[in-house]
Amino acid sequence: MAYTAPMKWDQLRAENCPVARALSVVGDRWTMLVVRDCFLGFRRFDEIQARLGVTRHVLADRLRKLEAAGVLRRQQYQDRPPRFEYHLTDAGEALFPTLVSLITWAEEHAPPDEMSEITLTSRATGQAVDPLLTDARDGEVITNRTVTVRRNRPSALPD
Amino acid sequence: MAYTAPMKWDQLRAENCPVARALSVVGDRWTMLVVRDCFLGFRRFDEIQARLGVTRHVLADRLRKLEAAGVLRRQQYQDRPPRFEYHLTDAGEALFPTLVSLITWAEEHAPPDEMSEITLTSRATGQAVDPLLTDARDGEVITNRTVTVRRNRPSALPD
DNA sequence: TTGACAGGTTCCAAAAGGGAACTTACTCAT
DNA sequence: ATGAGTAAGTTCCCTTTTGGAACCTGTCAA
Repeated sequence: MAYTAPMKWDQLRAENCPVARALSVVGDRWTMLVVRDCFLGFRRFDEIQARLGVTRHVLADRLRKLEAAGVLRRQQYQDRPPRFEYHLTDAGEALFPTLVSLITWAEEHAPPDEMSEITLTSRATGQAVDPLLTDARDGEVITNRTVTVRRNRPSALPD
Repeated sequence: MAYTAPMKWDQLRAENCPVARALSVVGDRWTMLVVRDCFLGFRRFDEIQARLGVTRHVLADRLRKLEAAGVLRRQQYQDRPPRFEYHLTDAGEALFPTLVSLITWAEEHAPPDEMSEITLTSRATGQAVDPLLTDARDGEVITNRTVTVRRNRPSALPD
């Protein structure tokens, strides 16, 4: 057969598709929730574990992987015994738009029973913000109507 | 103990946090890749299965869940034998900014070995677009420097 | 009647995840 | 000095999910 080799999950990172590469880092069940907590200012193991309800084993694994991916930085805050906090790196902070997109989508299309737990607020004005994805060059709104996702190299598969 | 009950993954949807609710739908290993393929115009079971390399069993499960979540619509394109295509609903198309955010992040922070497989192109101008998250009200750029993620109701946990 | 196509389902083995207890290395109150 | 508390993991065992491959069903074309 002529199609590209099937992707194994742990090989996604080597893929050419940027979506696959991003998901190889943050596409896991718990990972974006860990990142969310870091943006909220929770940085310690026990704190995050208690908030998420994830098992300690899995959390330790996810924190290791996020550190290896350059999203989190492990920072010692105490010497004896050595204790660590997890801080977002620049790459981690760059995930903010992704988090905002998820929040925006959920508020619109996966509504909660009660009031949301999180609000996005402008630091400058104190007002709630209304996130919109635009083209930096001309300010045009980006939707799947205005922008095409184009494959650079056509797949060997039939369309 | 005073902290909120641990989240079980299949109960995330009932959570107040919009991030958790969004991830209960698209936070799975394969789900956003299925959505990506739908944006790329791949709509059929075998086609998506061959492209992703996911097992048929898991793909059938994910398509069912995406349909149940209102992200995809199952559309019959042939009577005998009955055959179906999966189309994005409005809620599914609303995931476009999330997909774009993931692409943008990966291009910057999880670079590929070779050229990316996907490019975002303006339908109007044919040029590549440069996605930027802004506030619809005043056009200000949204980053974690300009916007705060604020918990509406403080957690019972210590800060 | 044999093969191809399309969209699944079924089966088994392997991997990942959940739950709880245990470990290590301190500090502080009794 | 003894015991409880804190913080960050690790270890163990059992259940759930996933991967891989084969099988099933309905139809058409050779």
